[in-house]
Amino acid sequence: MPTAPLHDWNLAPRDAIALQKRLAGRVERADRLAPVRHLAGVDIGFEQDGAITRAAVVMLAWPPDEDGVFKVVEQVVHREPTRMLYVPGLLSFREVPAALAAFERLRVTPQLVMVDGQGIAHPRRIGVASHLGLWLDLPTIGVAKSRLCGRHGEPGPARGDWTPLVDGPDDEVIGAVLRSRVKVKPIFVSPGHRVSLPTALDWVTRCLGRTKLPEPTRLADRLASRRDQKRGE
DNA sequence: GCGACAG
DNA sequence: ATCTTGTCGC
Repeated sequence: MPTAPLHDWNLAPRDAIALQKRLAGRVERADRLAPVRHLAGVDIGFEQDGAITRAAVVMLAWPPDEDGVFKVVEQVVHREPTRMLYVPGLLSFREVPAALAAFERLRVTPQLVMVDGQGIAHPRRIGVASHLGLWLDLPTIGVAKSRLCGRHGEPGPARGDWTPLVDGPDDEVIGAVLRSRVKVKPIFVSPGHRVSLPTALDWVTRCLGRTKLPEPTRLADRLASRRDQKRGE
């Protein structure tokens, strides 16, 4: 468990930003992961006009079978009153608390976690994926459906094609824009914690089925927004 | 001052 | 994020 406060969800925006600046220095960008046996996907959804926050974690066994199908080892959903409103750049203060509560109920500990959102592809280099990884003390990868910051060209048309996402005056590489499916808008992959960009891209690519999102993220997405049982209520 | 802006 | 039917395509 971390010593200094890695998270405080009662902070005013300016204090939250100050905290992010301090924590950014602790985010590790080099690989430091154990052999992967379990991979988790995390996502947050909302109910009742945003009043209820719904965190979902799906635990998958690695590797998948010959057909690329992953075995779901565990599944957790945690609901709680929403803490604060969405502010670009401060997403973790809204979503991490619920995600942590969901993780506490897990029986299995994963060696890698894919988070719906940015990792270091963030103004202060600490998006939700990095922040959650720091708190959980686990390797994480950020998988986002759109851009928060940075510049990039158009990735090639083939599945797996990608272009770097750069930011700052010195064109620092903070992530990759990946064509996960042909003829579909690309996704944004970035290192969260303890993972390099090449490794992040490698894992995301290996978890791609025939869908736009990698399996861990896709399944967590589905569970968080109830797209699985929504019919018949 | 004017845009941009993960989920 | 969420509200939602049909429709186009493999």
